[in-house]
Formats: sequence, structure tokens, C-alpha cells
Amino acid sequence: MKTGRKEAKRESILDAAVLEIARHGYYGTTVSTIAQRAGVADGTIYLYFKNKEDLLVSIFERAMGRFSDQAQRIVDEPGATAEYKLRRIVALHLSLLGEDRDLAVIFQVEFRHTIHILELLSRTRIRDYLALIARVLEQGKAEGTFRSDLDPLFTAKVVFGVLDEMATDWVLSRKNTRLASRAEPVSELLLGGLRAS
Amino acid sequence: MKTGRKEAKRESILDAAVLEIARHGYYGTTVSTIAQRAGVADGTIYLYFKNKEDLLVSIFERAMGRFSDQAQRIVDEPGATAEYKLRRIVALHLSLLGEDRDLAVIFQVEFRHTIHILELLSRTRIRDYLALIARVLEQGKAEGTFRSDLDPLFTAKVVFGVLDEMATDWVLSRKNTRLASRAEPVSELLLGGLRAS
DNA sequence: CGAAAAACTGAATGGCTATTCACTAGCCTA
DNA sequence: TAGGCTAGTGAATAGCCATTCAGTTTTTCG
Repeated sequence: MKTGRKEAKRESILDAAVLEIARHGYYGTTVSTIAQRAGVADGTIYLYFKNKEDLLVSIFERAMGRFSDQAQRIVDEPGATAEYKLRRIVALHLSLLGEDRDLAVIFQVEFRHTIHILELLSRTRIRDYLALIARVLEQGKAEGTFRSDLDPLFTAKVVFGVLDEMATDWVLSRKNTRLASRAEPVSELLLGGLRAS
Repeated sequence: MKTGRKEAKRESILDAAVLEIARHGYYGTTVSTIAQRAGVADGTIYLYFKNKEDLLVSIFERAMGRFSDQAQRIVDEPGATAEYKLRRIVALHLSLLGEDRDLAVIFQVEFRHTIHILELLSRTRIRDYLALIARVLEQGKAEGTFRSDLDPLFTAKVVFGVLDEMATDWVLSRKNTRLASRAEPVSELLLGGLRAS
């Protein structure tokens, strides 16, 4: 088998899973349905994934990997101000989810299925993401542009909360707005609350 | 049968459901387990509830009913400033969830099970709650204490998002902090972003 | 080419559990 | 106290679906 062929099949199974789970929910989707959409036999799924839950976790890992790369690059940008970086992160968060509604449904709804899965995920990746935001906030404090009394991790959670709610609201609304169009006002509001007076 | 006896049994089934679902998740809890904890037979559940999902919806309705009463009273308080009302709502939201961890788990995690349930609930009660917050924000604009350029509904979602994230974070953290203790800093941060300059 | 290995298949299995319903128990009324 | 009504019971049903694995196809490579 040619190199990469195997990887491609894994990807296409994940793609099928994203599509089906977004539309019918995790418990409303059978492994058979995913296999069918991916054009493989039921058993084949188990050559690539340990079990059904592993499929969900893998979706998260794949998406989060892509996301983290870009977020990291923003934070590491030399010479950029904290305010600029925060705007970029807000825009990144909303545009990545806004570009793929199925993925957004899974992130905002399906991953919260069980406290078990949520804990599993939140203990690792989300924690890293919050730390990333906190670093930007610290930079702002050091620069003197953000309030000196803000607690970086606490405030990072606030920032994340706002982004998360915007995404959930967008996912649940049927309207045809672009999620990314909320980046501007969200950034403004957040920065209004963060700036040193 | 004495009056109220029936209502009491319904309540005790709901209590049992809250407890079991918070600990094992909606799909991890069987109707039998709930019946056992409530001290009734499996079939009895179906004398009080249409089916398993109805149990979940009823938990939401009961909790939300209690919550809305209090929130409404805050908003209707005559002579109170918008800033004061917002602080009260923040405190109410966090303290009600913080007082009952099982209920908080269900609100922050289990209700998000399926986009189907989430839509069902969000289209009704949550919408009303957001409208309530929006009214306070409008009042603040009229008073001149809040920024004149804020969009009430949009900003209400931001406020809700922050509260929601605080609650989820608290539910997932094992630490023994009181959720209500975050009310102060959350209010400060929000008001910092809302005040007219 | 041909044989061994790797990948894939999909029908069968086994376990699980929401819901039903024929029956029983308790209570009220005439 | 008998008869009827309401409430409650829990074993049986029926359907679902994740996972397995014996058998088949495809690929690799000497």
C-alpha cells in the first residue's frame, strides 16, 4: 500500500464522523452509518480507532491540533502588542469555527456530552489554550496597557467564555450570519474591560 | 390520596433523577436506577413522566422556574440602578448554581447533550433570560451609565457567556471553592467594559 | 508469477435498557 | 363491607447497536 493511503482513509473516516455526528448527535449516530458514509465496512472503523468514543476524541485532537498551531504562532509573534494579539486570537477562534459549521456543532454541543469526556478533554488541550490567552494578558499587564489588577488565568476564562458563548449562539441560531463578523465587537467589549484606565 | 402526596412523589422522582444523572450522565443512567433511588417501581416513572427525555426537560423546567422568579424580581425592583441590578443577577446566577453541584452539573453538561434538547430549551427559557439581561442593559443606556453604543441583546449574550463559563469551569474543577465568590470580580470586569467613558 | 502478509469485509453475537401491560394493593364511597 | 376506582408494580418484550472474527480480497516482494 502506498504511503499516505492509510492516513487518507483515517482522515476520510474522521470526516464522515464529523458530518454524521454533527447532524444526528453522538448517541444518535451509529458506527454503521459512519462506515457507510466513509465507504468502508463497519469492521474497518475498528482497524483505525479503538472504539466509538475514540472517534470523538480523535476528532477533537485533529481539530485542536490545527487550531493550536495557529494560536501559538500568534502568541509568539515578536514585536506585536498584547492588544493586537488578543484581537487576532478572537478572530482566529471565531473564524475557524465559523468556517465549518459541522465542526462547530461538535465543539459546542457534542463534546459536552458527558462530564467524563469533557473532563478528559478539558484537562489537557483547553487548559493549554487558556494558558496561551493568559500569557497574552500578562504581556498586556507588563506593557501597562491592561489593568494591573487583573488575574490572568481568571480573565482568560472570561475571554474564553465569551468566545464560547458566541459560538454556541451562532450554532443554535438558524440565521445566516457569519460568526467571524462578531470578532470586532467582541474584541472591543473585552478590551474595554481590560484596558488600564 | 391526600392532596400534595402526588406532587411530592413527582418531586422525589425528579430529585432522584438529578442525583443520578449528575453522577453518571444522561445516557449512563437507566430509568431503573432512578426508580430505585426514588423508591418506586420502574413503571411508576411513566405515570408521572412521558418518557426518559421528559424527565430531563422537567428537571430544567423546575429549576428554571425557581430561577426566573428571582431574576424577574430583581429586574422589576423600582428605583434600583442598572449597575446594581446587573450585580444582583450575576450574584444570583452564580449562587444558585453554586449551591447545588448536582444541579449545576446537569445545567452545564447534561443539558447540552444533543443539539435537539439544547434547541428545545434554548428557544424558550434561555431566550427569556437573555431578554431580561438585555432590559437591564437598556436601562443602563437610558441612565447614561452604560456605553451608548452597546447592542443590548448582543451584550446580554456576552454576559451570559461569562457566567456560563464560570459555572462550567467550577463544575469541572475539583477544588473546593465557592462559585459565588467569583461574582464580585466577574461583575467588576463586565462593568468595566460596559461603563460609559 | 506466487505465496505470505496486510487490509478489509459484513453477518453474527451479546449485552443492554426504555417502555409496556397484566396484575395487585390501597383507598373511597354508598 | 362490597364494589369500583386510582395508584403502583416489576417481569417480559422488543429493538437497538457496538464490537468481533472467520473468511475474502488486495498488496507486497522475492
